[in-house]
Amino acid sequence: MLAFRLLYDNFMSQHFTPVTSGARLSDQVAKQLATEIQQGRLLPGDKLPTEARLVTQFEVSRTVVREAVSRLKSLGLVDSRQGSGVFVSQKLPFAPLNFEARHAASQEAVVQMVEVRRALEAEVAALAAQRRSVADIRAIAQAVQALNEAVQAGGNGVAEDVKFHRAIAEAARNPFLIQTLEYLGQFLHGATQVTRANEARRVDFAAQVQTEHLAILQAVEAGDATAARQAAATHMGNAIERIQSAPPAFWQQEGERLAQPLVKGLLA
Amino acid sequence: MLAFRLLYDNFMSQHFTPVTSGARLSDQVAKQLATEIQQGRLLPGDKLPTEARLVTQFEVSRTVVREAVSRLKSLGLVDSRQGSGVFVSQKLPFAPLNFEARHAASQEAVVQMVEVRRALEAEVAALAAQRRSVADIRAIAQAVQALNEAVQAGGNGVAEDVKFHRAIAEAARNPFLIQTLEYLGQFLHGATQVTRANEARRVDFAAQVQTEHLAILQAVEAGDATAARQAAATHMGNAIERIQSAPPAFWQQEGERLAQPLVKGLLA
DNA sequence: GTACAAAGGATCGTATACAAGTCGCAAAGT
DNA sequence: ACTTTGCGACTTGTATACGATCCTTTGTAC
Repeated sequence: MLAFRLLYDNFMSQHFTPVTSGARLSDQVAKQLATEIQQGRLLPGDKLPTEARLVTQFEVSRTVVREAVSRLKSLGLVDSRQGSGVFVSQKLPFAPLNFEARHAASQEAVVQMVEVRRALEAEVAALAAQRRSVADIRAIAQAVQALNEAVQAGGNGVAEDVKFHRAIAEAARNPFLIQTLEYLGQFLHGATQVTRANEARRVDFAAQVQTEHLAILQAVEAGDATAARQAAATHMGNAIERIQSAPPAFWQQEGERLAQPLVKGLLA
Repeated sequence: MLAFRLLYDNFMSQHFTPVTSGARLSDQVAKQLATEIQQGRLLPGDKLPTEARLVTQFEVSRTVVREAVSRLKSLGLVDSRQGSGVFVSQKLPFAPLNFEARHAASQEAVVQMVEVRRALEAEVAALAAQRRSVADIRAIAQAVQALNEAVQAGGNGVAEDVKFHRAIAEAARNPFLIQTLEYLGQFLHGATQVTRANEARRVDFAAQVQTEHLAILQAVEAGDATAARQAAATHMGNAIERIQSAPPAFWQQEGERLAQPLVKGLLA
């Protein structure tokens, strides 16, 4: 029996490198197991080798195996049932969208992300024009008013600006558009502060922004989807120009702030 | 010394509930620690309590603590240094975008996601018209040709359709737009097969799609950003109508296939 | 054939020990 | 007075053994 076990183990572990020293052992084990699943060598519903088997195959301790499996669980790749075993998830998760935050601080990256936002804001405005309710109009108008007052009072109006765009997004009745815009907002949060600080120094900029916001509001209120899409796209296009006209020192100085984290929802 | 330790532990653990039975212990510990970080009670660079301390505070074994911390490490929330301790990451990760796959199978959700795609495809087409190179034009035209031939040969043309849109996205020179479109593609992959299967049954649909593709190509080639944006938006808008005109049985029947996984890049 | 009990095997949780890396501090040396 | 060295305490990384709990299978009795 022992001989059979050794033979079988050797067969099963033919593609498992018994881990090298250097990196964390649990990292290596987790990575190899994840690769097995991604490559399709382990299909949904399949049972992973038992902890004891993995211990002998990888030649590591049970602690290491448990940590590795625990990470696969947190990624949703596997499900473990006490008394039964660990199984590849029936519904494997989709690879989440995750922009590389390292590159997110450059002005070029910010402009590119605002281009993404222009696409979404235009769509959102068009849909809002088609679907807005009376309450939506009131909320949007209120946000415009609040932003106006904030600027008058000398504030930067970042919070009010966010609220304005959120009100329009709500009116579009599309949760995926909202989620994608909020995701982008994480990266652009720092940039928004920089640009609005830049705008605050120039009266003409502030007035221009206010005009653009009003144009969006009016088009949404009128139910003119085409005009709303155009107004929102113009607004974002002008934002790109205003960003590019900001002094480069502004960006180097505040560059580190741009990658401000807004961690939430990482754990279900 | 023991008295002091007990006092200090009690002070530090005032907001840690010593875990309930029922759910996995490591899940609860990981969640509580993650909450500490998200709420800002533990700032980047801060040192987490030692494993021994966490053991006494949560009243669990060290294995549980290690599994919880291991998961925080895999999420990028903390970094551990042997001999020193566990520290909150200096650069906290952004919450990734992760549509709930459960809702992705309904026709309503598909339509909403195509609305997102309409926004992105319109932007991509406009930017492609501004930035396309000769090689880009050639690649796009080639994709149109390939799709035409595939349809003639009786295929569904899914692969060629994907290639066509990818070629345009490449010409837009915006990696974030590309990534977001690819993310959406995961969800819409199944839906694309359904809709193209539906289109294949109606000759008028296939011809219409071909005409729409040609319109996009011509606008991009001419460098007319406005026309390209309009053509792409129209193409996606018509796609929405074609989806909605598909027999409901089509959706119930193929509904389960829509959540096909494309796992990759989950582990760095 | 069905019901039920027992046995075996699996994960989950605990406890302990040792290895390896880090840091502070005091003693020794210059 | 300053630097260096070495020791010791502390912390994470790894290994191992053991019990609890749950699931599956097997075997047995009816």
